[in-house]
Amino acid sequence: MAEQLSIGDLARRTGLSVSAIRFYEARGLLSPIRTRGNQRRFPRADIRRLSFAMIAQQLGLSLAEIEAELRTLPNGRSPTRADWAMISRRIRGRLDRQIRFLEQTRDRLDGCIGCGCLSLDACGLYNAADRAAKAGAGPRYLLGNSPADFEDRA
Amino acid sequence: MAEQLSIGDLARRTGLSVSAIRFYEARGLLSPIRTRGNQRRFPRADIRRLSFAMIAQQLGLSLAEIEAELRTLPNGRSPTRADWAMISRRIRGRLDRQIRFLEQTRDRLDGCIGCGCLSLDACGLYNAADRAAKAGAGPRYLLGNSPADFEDRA
DNA sequence: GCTTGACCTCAATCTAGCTTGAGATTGCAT
DNA sequence: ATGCAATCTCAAGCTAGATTGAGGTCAAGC
Repeated sequence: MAEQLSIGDLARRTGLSVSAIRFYEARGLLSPIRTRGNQRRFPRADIRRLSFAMIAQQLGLSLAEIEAELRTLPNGRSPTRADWAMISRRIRGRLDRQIRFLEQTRDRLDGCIGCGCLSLDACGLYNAADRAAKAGAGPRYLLGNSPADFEDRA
Repeated sequence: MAEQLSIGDLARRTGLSVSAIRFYEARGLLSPIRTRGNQRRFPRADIRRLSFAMIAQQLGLSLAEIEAELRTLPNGRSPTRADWAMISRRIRGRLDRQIRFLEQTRDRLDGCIGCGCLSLDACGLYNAADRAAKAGAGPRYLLGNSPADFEDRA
């Protein structure tokens, strides 16, 4: 198996589309070198960078945030287990906060099922919804997921 | 306080912007009547519809899904507690699945912090990332990997 | 040496969820 | 009656995260 991967190889290995990989490169997630004929060549470690990106996306990180995480990886050498573990730990913190928030929302919702209110003034869910009002323009994936994400999984 | 609310009133009561409310109307979440001068007038029950929409959005429902839920509400009369409770119960189910999914992901991540792998085939997080392969438009490839791909290379 | 497929760039397009702006009208208070 | 804020419609713009297409090049097999 070759030292370096072509973009098609990388696409097959990660399940991403070629266009998505080019897009990610443009966003700074990857920095492949070029052949004399101008074709991209990726180090094998980039498979892992992309795996991380795919997982992180599901947890609600934007590409900009993912790029920031990946930037913490060492520059010259391939990342070690310890390098990746540091990133994983940060992700775990985020995951915990997300779970706590959802549990809170669930408990409030239970209260609301009793009263059937969903009233902005009386209902505990109000505070939850209030957060949405503060989010800026664009799609509000506050939880970081598209609707179908949790459908019959888990 | 008036029977019917102007769009500005509704915006103040919900924390939404006027433009967002108009947008939601266009998407079928609300159906205000009009004054002789063509201004919108909303029943007070619409405050609750919007509260629901805001909460549901945070839980990852798209506007189309929210519209579908709201469509289950009675047509002629204002919704009762029981009507809302039915919707809330469905939402709760989704919330539960979402929490379970995140907890699973967290547990897998804990395993990964130990090994530092984030490897697409060895890692339990793989299944999580697999979802990403199915999302979105365009051609996606199936994931298929060989273990050798992920060895640490200095 | 030709053909084919993978690759290249760049610009345009798409979905979701809104916001912003232009230009016109309404409605409440003085 | 007038003034001014609120409202109206409609079109265009924005962000995120990509995909799609046009037009062109590279590299390997026969």
